[in-house]
Amino acid sequence: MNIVENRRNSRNLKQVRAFNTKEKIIDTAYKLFCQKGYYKTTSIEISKTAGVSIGCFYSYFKDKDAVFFEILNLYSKDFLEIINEISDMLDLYKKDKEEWLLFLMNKLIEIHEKSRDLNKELSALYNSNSTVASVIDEQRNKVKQFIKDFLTKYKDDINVTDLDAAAIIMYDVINSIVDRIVFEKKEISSDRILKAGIEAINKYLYK
Amino acid sequence: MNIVENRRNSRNLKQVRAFNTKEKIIDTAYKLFCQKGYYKTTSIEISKTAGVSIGCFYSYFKDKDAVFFEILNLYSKDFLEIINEISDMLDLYKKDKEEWLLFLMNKLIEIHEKSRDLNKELSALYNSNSTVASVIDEQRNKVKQFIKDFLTKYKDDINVTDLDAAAIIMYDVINSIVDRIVFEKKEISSDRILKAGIEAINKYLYK
DNA sequence: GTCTATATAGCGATAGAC
DNA sequence: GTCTATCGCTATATAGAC
Repeated sequence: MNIVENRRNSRNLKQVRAFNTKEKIIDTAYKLFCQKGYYKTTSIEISKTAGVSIGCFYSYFKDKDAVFFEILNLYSKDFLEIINEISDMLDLYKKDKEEWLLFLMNKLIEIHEKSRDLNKELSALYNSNSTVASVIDEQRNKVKQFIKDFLTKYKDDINVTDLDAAAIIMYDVINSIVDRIVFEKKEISSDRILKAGIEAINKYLYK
Repeated sequence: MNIVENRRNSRNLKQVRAFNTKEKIIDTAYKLFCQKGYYKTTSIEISKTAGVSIGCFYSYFKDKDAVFFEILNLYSKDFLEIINEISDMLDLYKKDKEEWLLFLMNKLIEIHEKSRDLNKELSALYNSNSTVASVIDEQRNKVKQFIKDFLTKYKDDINVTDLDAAAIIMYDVINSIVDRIVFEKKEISSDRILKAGIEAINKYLYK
């Protein structure tokens, strides 16, 4: 499908130009879902803001959910593709483990920053919507898998007894640091948090 | 107020017996909010499930928000009080730092477990409701403050340069471990996660 | 393809009887 | 204090004209 193709290549939902009506609706819905959340965004408001009628809206989408899931789908494709790219690039850094960690975290921050508001809304919907949950879980598992691969590959250098538990701890540390930098109002600078996080992981794995 | 008194002493919203109509409504609303989330729970459903009429519901509460905030208030009081108790008990453990950490984490897990489902719903509402956000923030800040106090008190034993960043990292590690144990389906046992987490924090602070 | 008008239904909230 | 009946509103979704 052409729309998907365009978006996929553009790598950023926000910056896609709306060429046709359906795109215009998707882009508008995306913005509104991010701003106000799913429940507080109505189909009429999406239509009005997109500059089309409610009838027009429903000729493109079966219901409100349909728009949301189309957005979710575009976002998910985007995320997983970028993660795969990182995967390849990471080999370049594997010699310098500290650099490897910094690269991984910065990339994750970058991805989340790009769809910051959608991500917020998705975590709000995580518990009540199984489709959203499975999309998020897929992303999490991708990242978890990297970390596990990394630990397994270098297990001889690593000084922890429980490798599976270590992978989880490492994932959680990385995740909470990324979340903190992307979503929280900073009490201290991102650099200091990143540095401290990397120090913590390094000591944990190698000391 | 008597109802609040009862609940406060009981230490568990879920186990409070509904003596009168208002309590019955609050208990029912609590269960439904936890099960289905705030948006999907209607005032009619609360009334019906509680075995009272919709008119009766509105004679006790101004609107749907009012029940929710009353529940939020009871929950918040409960949480902060327990945290204060932990604060006092922690001094007993301060000599053995590993024991101190384990005690803190187990207590946090215990509190969250008690209001597990409400907690889930609260984090879903965190971004869209400022009252919810401030309640959660207050709890987080309480815990953060403990950690900061701990680090400051023992700063001579601790081998990190950036104490503020360390407090944040430590908070995040503790938090993500607690969340994982309370909310996620366990891939590996809680004990292993706890042990690995404590190992990570210990190495980070003292190595 | 896009519009206006409207059907439908559910929810929050109130009025007034008992 | 509690009930039934219902109002008013808003949201989703459809029908049918252009």
